[in-house]
Formats: sequence, structure tokens, C-alpha cells
Amino acid sequence: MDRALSIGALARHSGATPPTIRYYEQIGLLRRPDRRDGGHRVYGEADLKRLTFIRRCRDFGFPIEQVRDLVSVIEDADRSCTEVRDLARDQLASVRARMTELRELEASLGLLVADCEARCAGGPGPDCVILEDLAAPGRCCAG
Amino acid sequence: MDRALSIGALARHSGATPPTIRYYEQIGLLRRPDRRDGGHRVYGEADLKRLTFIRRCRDFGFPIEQVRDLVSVIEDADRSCTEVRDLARDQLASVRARMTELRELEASLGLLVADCEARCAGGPGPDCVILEDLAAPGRCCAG
DNA sequence: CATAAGAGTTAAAGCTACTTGAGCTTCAAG
DNA sequence: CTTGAAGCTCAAGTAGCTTTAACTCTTATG
Repeated sequence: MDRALSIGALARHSGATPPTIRYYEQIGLLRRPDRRDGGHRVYGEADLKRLTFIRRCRDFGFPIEQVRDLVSVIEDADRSCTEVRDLARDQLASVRARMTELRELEASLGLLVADCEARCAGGPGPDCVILEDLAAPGRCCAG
Repeated sequence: MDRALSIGALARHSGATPPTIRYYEQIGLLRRPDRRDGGHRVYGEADLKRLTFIRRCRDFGFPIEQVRDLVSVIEDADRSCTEVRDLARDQLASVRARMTELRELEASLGLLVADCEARCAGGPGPDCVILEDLAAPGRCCAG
């Protein structure tokens, strides 16, 4: 049932790379696994599950230290699942804030490109209106 | 016209911090300014304009090395404004890709939070269905 | 004119989350 | 038994600054 996994196999199944796995071990996010005679790491299903959880949290954008918290919630019977919800809520809020920033950025960049098309086709650097606009504080490229 | 600016004044006007300005100088993104007798840096309007341009590019998400390119476009009469447009286009594409990722992330996190609300109110860590879901590969928390 | 606060100076280390490289060993297949 | 892939360790590198330590300079006030 609990087939042995090499670090490479664990990597394939979890979506992490072997160096990343060693790094997680180094920072104490993964336990130190058993070793074979030659020194190679041996993992089991529990490790795969743990690492998958970690990777999913990371994909969710949780920073490592928060992942550490989340992992400890799993292990610790005294702590509540609502902690996860609260962490996820915070994370959701910051994702939304970041998206708002990116939307503004997208709009500005879109204008920049459009202006380049319209006003600067092939013109030389120093005379380009766009570049002047970029250097002017407090307003966007669409003057 | 070209009033002298201290590094702090330059920082206030550009939105950068003094350490960041020194850092830009160190990596050759800003010229080395004149110094007063005591060694303090003295800047002029040209520096403010340049730094503002750099900060705006950074706000646009351009990496430093691309900003270096953009700056050289401004200075170099032989290079075309279309280069700026092309760089901005690439940048726009990667901003959009990032937004797509974030939208998926937002949806998943929203589901996670909602599930926590619905199914796990106050439940203990090890028994929580949500946490099991997070550890299960290949599917989202809404099983 | 003295002094104290605040702003400036340097070089070096720290940060996140890994990735890359060097140099070597072990394992699995043929 | 050979060979090539995969594993090992330790150290350094990455981006883009920020922070720290230990000083020095400028400026406003008494």
C-alpha cells in the first residue's frame, strides 16, 4: 500500500522539483525522510499527501510561513478549521487587491500601446511623444 | 530653474525611497550625481525626470533590465519608438496572463472559503473535510 | 557659537522562494 | 560491467530592493 517513492517520483506526483523538495526539507516544511543505504531519500504516501497540500497552498498564493501554519492546523487536533477559512479569506482579499492593480496596469499599458501605434509609428527615440509622456509625472500616456 | 535636490527631496518627488535611489545608482540605472563638500548627493530636474520615468516603468511591471533598454531608447536617437511599443505589448501580454491566473485563483479561494463556511464551521483540524480536499490532488475544494 | 535633531554617508547582510552549479556517488538497465 | 540517469551535498545566484550598523553632515534653535 505505502509504496516507496524516490525524490524524483515524489516530484513527478506532486508537481514540485527535487531541489524544491530538498529545500522544503531544509526549511522544515517536510520531515526528514528515511534513507536507503546509499543515502537516497525514500518517501511514502503520507509525504506525497503532505507535499501535495503544500504545493496547492503555494499555488493558492499563500506564503511559506502561512503554509507552515496551515500544515500545523492539519496536524494539531486542538486547532480549528475556521483558522483555515480566515487565512483563505485574507488571501482572497489580497488576491483581489492585486487583481485591481493589474486591471489598472492593463488599461494603462493598453493606452500606451495604442498611443504608440497612433502617434509614434517608427519615430526616433528622443522625439517620441510617448516617451515624454512616460517621463511626465502624474498623468498617463494618453495626454 | 534647475533647483538642486537632495536625495530625500528627489525621493519625495519621484515616489522612490533614498535607498532605492542609491540602489539604482549602484546598478547603473541612474548616473552618479554631483556631490556637495560633505559628500551629499545633489540632483537636478533631469534626474527627477529620469527617475520618474524609471518608476513609472517599474509600476508598469517592466523588469529592471527592460527599463534599462527603455531608458537607452530615450537617449539613443538611432533607436525607434516602436521598440517601446513592442516591449509594452509583451508586457501587456504577460499582465493578461497573470490576470487569468489570478482569476482562477480567486475562484478557487472563493470556493474554499464558502466550503469552510458551509461544511466546517468550527470543526477540528484532523476531521475537517476541507483540509482533506486540499491534500487531494487534481481537484478543487468543492468536491 | 554650541548643540541636537534629522538627513545623509558607506558597505554589507537580509528578504522570498527557490534555482543553478560544481563535483561527486549511487542506482538500474542492458 | 558499463553506462547514463538520477541522486547526493554544499554553496552561490536570482530580483529588487530593504534593513542594519556605525558614522558624518547640515540646519534650526537657544
